Amino acid sequence: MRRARRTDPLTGISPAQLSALSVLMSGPKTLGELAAAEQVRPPTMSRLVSEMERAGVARKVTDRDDGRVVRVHATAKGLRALERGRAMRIEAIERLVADLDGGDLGTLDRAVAVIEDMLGTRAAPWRSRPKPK
Amino acid sequence: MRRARRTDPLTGISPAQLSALSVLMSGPKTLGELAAAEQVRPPTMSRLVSEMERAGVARKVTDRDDGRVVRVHATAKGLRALERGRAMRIEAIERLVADLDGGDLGTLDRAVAVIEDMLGTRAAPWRSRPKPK
DNA sequence: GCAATTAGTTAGCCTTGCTAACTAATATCA
DNA sequence: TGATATTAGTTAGCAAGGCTAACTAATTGC
Repeated sequence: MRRARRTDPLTGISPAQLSALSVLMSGPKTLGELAAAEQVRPPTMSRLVSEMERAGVARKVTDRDDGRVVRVHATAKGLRALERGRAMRIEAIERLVADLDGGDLGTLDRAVAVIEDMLGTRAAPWRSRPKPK
Repeated sequence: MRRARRTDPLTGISPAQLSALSVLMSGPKTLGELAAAEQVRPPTMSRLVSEMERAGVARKVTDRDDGRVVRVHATAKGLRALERGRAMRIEAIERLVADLDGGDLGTLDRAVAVIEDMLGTRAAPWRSRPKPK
């Protein structure tokens, strides 16, 4: 992913924004939840979300019942950008793993499962799973 | 490593500096070599090395035969700091993997070997290898 | 010996992290 | 009920660590 990330700027959206968008893919989040999910402090996320709103990839909506909370939504444009970024990441990774044999792929797949379990995350929504064929 | 990195500041040396130091552990490198090894542009490494010299963890030596090239050496202080950082990273990772069983550890070890081979790197000098017991 | 190339540096910008201090809204409780 | 706490987010300002463009100095080559 460190290598794949270098290709992201082509979408015109920064890596941090794409990462936050990927969290919003599963539905709106409050700013604080988003900061926690991205392991970042609230001020950092506040600024990032403001930039995302200016870029048209996210929307801030103040909660009706509690005027303090801000709910962040991804826009259609944001989801499209995410999809483009995702496609580029997947392509980059596919090029990397293209020459591996089935055994090595199986090893990587099992290792990913071990790590997800270890960290208690299932944090990557773009994670490719073995497709039932 | 992303999580482990957060504990590094305790050494008083930045993550980028520790990473560069780890490359120097195997001997002096020219500034350009160091930049390439760290996948960074020369100006970035130039500034980083200057800061490292100010911090007393590295030394710049101009080549006698070619006055353009600068050779970067780690100092004893730098190596000690690296060692402390390494110990903290290893501890952090050990805490993470502490609850895994032997099979899962084997899976991770095989996956690391697959990835090293795939990327053509053996880039982590602090990499723990199965010890002949 | 002059032009081209090469290694590094300087200047200036951007992104993305942080803390401290603030505002506004809600919750608590005497 | 009204003063005080707490909570969610924002603003301001700083630092690290990336980048490109443009420069200097040294070496190479014709």
